[in-house]
Amino acid sequence: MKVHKESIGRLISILYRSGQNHIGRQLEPYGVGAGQFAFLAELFQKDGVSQDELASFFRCDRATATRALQRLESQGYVIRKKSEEDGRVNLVYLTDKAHLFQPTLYSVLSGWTEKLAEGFSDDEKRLLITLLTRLVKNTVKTQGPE
Amino acid sequence: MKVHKESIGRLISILYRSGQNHIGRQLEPYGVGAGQFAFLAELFQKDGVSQDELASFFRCDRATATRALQRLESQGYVIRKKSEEDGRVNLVYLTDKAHLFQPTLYSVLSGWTEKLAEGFSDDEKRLLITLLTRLVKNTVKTQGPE
DNA sequence: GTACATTAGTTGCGTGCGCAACAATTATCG
DNA sequence: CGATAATTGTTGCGCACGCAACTAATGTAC
Repeated sequence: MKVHKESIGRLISILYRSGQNHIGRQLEPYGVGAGQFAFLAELFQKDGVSQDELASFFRCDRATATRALQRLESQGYVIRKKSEEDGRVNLVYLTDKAHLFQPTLYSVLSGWTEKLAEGFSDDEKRLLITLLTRLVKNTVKTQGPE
Repeated sequence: MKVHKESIGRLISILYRSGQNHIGRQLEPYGVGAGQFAFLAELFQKDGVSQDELASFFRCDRATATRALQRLESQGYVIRKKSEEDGRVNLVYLTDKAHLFQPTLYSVLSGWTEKLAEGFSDDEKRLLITLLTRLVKNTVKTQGPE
């Protein structure tokens, strides 16, 4: 029952916080904070989804999604409009400002990713993503009755 | 210049937040929050270090370490005493309460790690840690003059 | 149809965390 | 030695984020 050597938790936390800080600083001049850039980036893949879908995708609380999207809306990057089929749902749409901002956003994000994965072969990158994906799957399981 | 497919950032953020929340909830009854357990766990490896060493180890701000250790002290798990060789330094020591708590803490932490790494062979675990360590090293570099 | 449960979203609250500014101590340089 | 720089720790501030409690809308059961 060895607990130590090098801790996955410590490595993960360093990677998370350094990414949030680095990207947040780069995007701050544009009014996009560390809590928002991921939502904005994802919207370029699936414009017009509900807040709940975004929260599920990022496995975060709906409250977190609400606030991130409120802020993105106040900064003019998205518009939230109530769905006509289901009055509970807010659909989120990118604005023109967001589309103009896309190259900047993507360049900052891929800049960070490239820095992170410097010295990684394509195979190693794929392998890393495979392993991380398996970890994430394990966090979801064990919802069994208790 | 593909940006997408599956994002390392998203996976990392899910792993970080789910770990913080899961462990934080387990330890809450003992007065140890998500921002403190890592410091406490590390102190079992190196009792009597300075706050600054802990902050460096976790690559966090000194302010974060200060507050985590203040809280651990207020809960009776550590004592901070000014170093006699260097009056700027606070050395952090575990209390008896902390030593009594160690089995509980380790069981919660290793429980989480085991859940995360379920289905991983020892080789895969080592590989994962190697890859994550390389990522972390890349976050530190590029401190060059600019 | 009405009553109850479920779902999407919001807000208050507490905690986690980095940055900037500051105090206290020590190191360096003349 | 004294002046200045560097280091360690602390606090104020703002943002990120989850939980609990709530509203509004929809679904289900009778």
